[in-house]
Amino acid sequence: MSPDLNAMALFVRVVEHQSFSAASRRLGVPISTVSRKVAELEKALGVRLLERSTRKLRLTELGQDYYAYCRRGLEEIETGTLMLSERQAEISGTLRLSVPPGLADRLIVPLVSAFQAEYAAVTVRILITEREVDFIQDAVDLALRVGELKDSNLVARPLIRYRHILVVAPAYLDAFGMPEHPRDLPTHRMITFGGWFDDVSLKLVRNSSVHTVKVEGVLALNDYAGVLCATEAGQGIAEIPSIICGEALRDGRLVEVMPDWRFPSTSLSAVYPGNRNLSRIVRLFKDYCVEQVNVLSPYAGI
Amino acid sequence: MSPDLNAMALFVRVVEHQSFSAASRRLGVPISTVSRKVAELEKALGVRLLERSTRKLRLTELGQDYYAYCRRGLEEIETGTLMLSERQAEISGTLRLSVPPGLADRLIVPLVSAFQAEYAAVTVRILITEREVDFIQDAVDLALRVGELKDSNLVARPLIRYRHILVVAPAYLDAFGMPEHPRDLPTHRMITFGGWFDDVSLKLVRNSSVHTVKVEGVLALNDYAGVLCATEAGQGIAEIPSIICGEALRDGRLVEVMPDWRFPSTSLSAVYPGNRNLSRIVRLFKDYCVEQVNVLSPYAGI
DNA sequence: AATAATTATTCCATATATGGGAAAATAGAT
DNA sequence: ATCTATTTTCCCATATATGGAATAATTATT
Repeated sequence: MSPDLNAMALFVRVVEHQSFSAASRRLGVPISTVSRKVAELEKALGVRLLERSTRKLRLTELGQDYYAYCRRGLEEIETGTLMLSERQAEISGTLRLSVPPGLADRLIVPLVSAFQAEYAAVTVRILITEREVDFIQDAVDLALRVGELKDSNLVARPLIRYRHILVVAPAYLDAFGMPEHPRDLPTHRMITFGGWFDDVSLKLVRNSSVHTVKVEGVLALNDYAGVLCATEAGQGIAEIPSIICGEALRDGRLVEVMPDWRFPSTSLSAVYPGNRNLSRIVRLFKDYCVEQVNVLSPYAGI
Repeated sequence: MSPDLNAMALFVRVVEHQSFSAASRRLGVPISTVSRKVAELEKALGVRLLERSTRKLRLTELGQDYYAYCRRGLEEIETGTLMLSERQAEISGTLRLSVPPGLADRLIVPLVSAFQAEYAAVTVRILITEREVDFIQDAVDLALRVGELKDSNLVARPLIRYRHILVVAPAYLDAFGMPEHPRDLPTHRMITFGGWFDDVSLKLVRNSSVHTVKVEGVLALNDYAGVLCATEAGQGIAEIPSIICGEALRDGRLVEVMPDWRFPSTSLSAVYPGNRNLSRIVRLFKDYCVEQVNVLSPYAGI
């Protein structure tokens, strides 16, 4: 059986202090514990490491050599422990974020840039993926996720609530007219997000009336930036999150289609694998998101 | 408080095995203990070292760096532990003996030479001193001592019993005649051992009659080799241990004075600081002395 | 020389840690 | 769909460690 490493550490301290009592006082460990631990270490190793009496202490020949090895080993371990606390204190390292497509350039990049302005030693890596990432396999510190959390091992901190909006370019309306009911939408040209394998369903609510309609996009891609661009070009009607299209609506480049029919609101959350022993920069960024996200995204809440 | 080094060692093993379960099986430690210990280490350090779920394990960024320090530290300590057991096995190192004056060349050197012929890797250092050495302060492994042991913390293993003998050269007797009683001795030329500050007392016994006589040496020194040499040269009568003068008696260079008056016998012992965790070479040499000393010194028992 | 202070060891009542098993949830293999 | 393996957490009887006191020895002080 390997000897007790804590006992070995006490042995090293006793040698450094040249005294059981001095080591005991310095470490805040009872003298009886120090004495017993060192004696147990000698027994486990089958070697007398120290010759001692009251007031006198001397390493044996083998004890001298063993002490040299142990001191170097402990120094390495202590350097590692110190490195950890310094790294925790200095707010540096790499933050690894997972972000759904379409959010990075309009929301996340400004947020991260502001964060890094405040914490210059932090590196940020962003994985844009539509997948629900695996925090272990994909090595993700924190994910921004739309919608409700399904994984019970993870913690979700809501950042903003917003809704999607049906939008269109004015020129399209001049040519094809405004739809008057959700059931009219399949007869219109639709630009959809996703739609790789299946058609997209739109679920709209007016008062307490719910209407779900399936549409086939003439253009479908999983990037809201591309969806926005095509919609502004008048190529069709699209469902776009308010935090992405809010500026185009404000500037008149897009108008809302059937404003009294609305999508259910959803949320954007910061998701991470529990609060316990969370890395300092992850904790800081999480809290930063909570504080800053409404400031940086005025189109939440439309 | 410093983190638990044994817990840190478990952490390193878990990383090496890439599995709590594999580490648990390999180390013979319950899986619940491994899990708890690593969690406690993370709490003590305030850092998540590992991201993990069932079937997946990954070091965090800080965990990776900490692991590297700890692995090097543990390797150093393990090398030291292995060094100890190898050194115990290989019978090498330095044996440090303390020997009273006058014994080294006639008894100890042959004994040590024979021991080193058998154990070639052992170095022996001999301190010839009349003092009762301090095992700690003087860094002595084993002492050869004449007489009874006074220090209760030490262990004495008797080697031989012998007595001192009053001896003289025949030429001296031709010139001055043989003393007939111990009280005659002060009128003779005496060569004494020691006698630096005080005169020397001789205590002689015949049957149950005890006579103590104080003599002043015309020559006094604390080296039996010198005492023997001067006595053989006819310069006086001397008290010399049988193990030193036995050969000169056998060869007729010296004769015994008043053979029916005798000194009390005394003993030569190997003295060492207890049997617990005694260095291998000290233990071996002690046992070797017990076995060999009568063979190498036929004049014990005269 | 006597006394006081300090040191290291040992013992034991008490405190704490551990081992082992079970349960629950997750994930990969069959 | 089921089985197997992994990790975490909890529980508790048991084992072990601990802290304080007593003891003996040594050195410093008076």
